[in-house]
Amino acid sequence: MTRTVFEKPDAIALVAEVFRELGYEGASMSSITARTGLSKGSLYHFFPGGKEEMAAEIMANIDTWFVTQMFRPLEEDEPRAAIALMWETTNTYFRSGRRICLIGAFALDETRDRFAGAIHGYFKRWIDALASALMRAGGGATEAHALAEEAVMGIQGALMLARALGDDAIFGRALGRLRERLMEPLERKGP
Amino acid sequence: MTRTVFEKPDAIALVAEVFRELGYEGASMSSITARTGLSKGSLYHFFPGGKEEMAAEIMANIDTWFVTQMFRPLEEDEPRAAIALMWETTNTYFRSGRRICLIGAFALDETRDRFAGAIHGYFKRWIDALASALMRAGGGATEAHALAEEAVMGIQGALMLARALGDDAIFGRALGRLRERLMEPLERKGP
DNA sequence: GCTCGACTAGACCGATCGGTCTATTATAAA
DNA sequence: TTTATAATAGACCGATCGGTCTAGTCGAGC
Repeated sequence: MTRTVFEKPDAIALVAEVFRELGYEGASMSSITARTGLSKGSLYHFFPGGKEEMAAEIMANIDTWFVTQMFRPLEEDEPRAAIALMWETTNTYFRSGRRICLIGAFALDETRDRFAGAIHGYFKRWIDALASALMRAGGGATEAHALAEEAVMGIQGALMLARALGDDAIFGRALGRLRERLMEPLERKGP
Repeated sequence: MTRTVFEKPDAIALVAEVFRELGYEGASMSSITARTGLSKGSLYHFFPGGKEEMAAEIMANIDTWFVTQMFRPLEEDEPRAAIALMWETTNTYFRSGRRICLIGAFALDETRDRFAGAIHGYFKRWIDALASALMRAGGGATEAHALAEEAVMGIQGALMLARALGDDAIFGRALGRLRERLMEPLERKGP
């Protein structure tokens, strides 16, 4: 019998993809073992807490990825460059709309109650980080927060609609419009 | 033993609420019987096809509701009035963001594959109906379609974020902004 | 080479799953 | 009143669920 050895980060990424496809309730242990190639033994070795621990670690993993790749730049770097990076990162991470936002999906069903803190924290930080960049780029606090909220909402809506319509082009189109909406007020304050 | 008699429309509405709360996979037969008060016998009497038929009928039910209350007005009535009605209907139906869009939620997990046609049809008709109204109100075809897409996406994103953040005010705020975005181009063409 | 702990494979467990079936009750037609 | 049927309650079924456990396989350190 061949024996494949996995590293935990690989396990997290593999299981994450299954949750993304099937949802938390839809992803059964047998479907996880089948799709990832990890045996139950391995899964419960890495995640003694079972499905719930898998989901928690996956969300934490996604969160830290976004923090380093997107939120911290928005909070600390040159704002216009960070915002430009955000649009690129968003398009790449979500594979032009073919990949959904797992945290957003979790927010919509009962899974939300289980992970309410993590879900809330992720979206709040995204919005606050973007608002911070907008303010440093010269916007008022109220307008910046509204624009940030609008952008994050738009991204989530675009992901859902891209999947609902099975349309590959819609996500890119939406990101373009959202970028314009976001930059419009900044253009008025000068380049 | 007391015996409660249900009508099928009531059954549809009750089961719909369970799917809305727990998702398709998360809603087990036992949770459905517990939350609706309908016994398995009743459920399989109304829906011989089981869970899948329940979901299909619920989606069809939602679809026809939106068609009569929102899509047909957008397609046939005076466009500005129909659009104004759309915003009100949206806010009422989704209970100011406290209620999610079941069809949107289905779009995000594997349930989508099962009901791809219904999901696609619902969102396509919403966008097309709104675009039609915008065109009859004096917009160009391309711009109207883009604006309609943007509005529907925004509504879906707002619903997700309202739930993710557990924020009661965010949905109303978002609808207000979306309404402005939609009307802005029309204002330029005169009232 | 030996040992030990990290890791894996998959048989196995009680609980719960979606779904079926029987018994029974209410209702409406005759 | 009788009868037929629509509807309900819930016991019951095999399959699958999430999770446990045993029997290993490996590589690192001695």
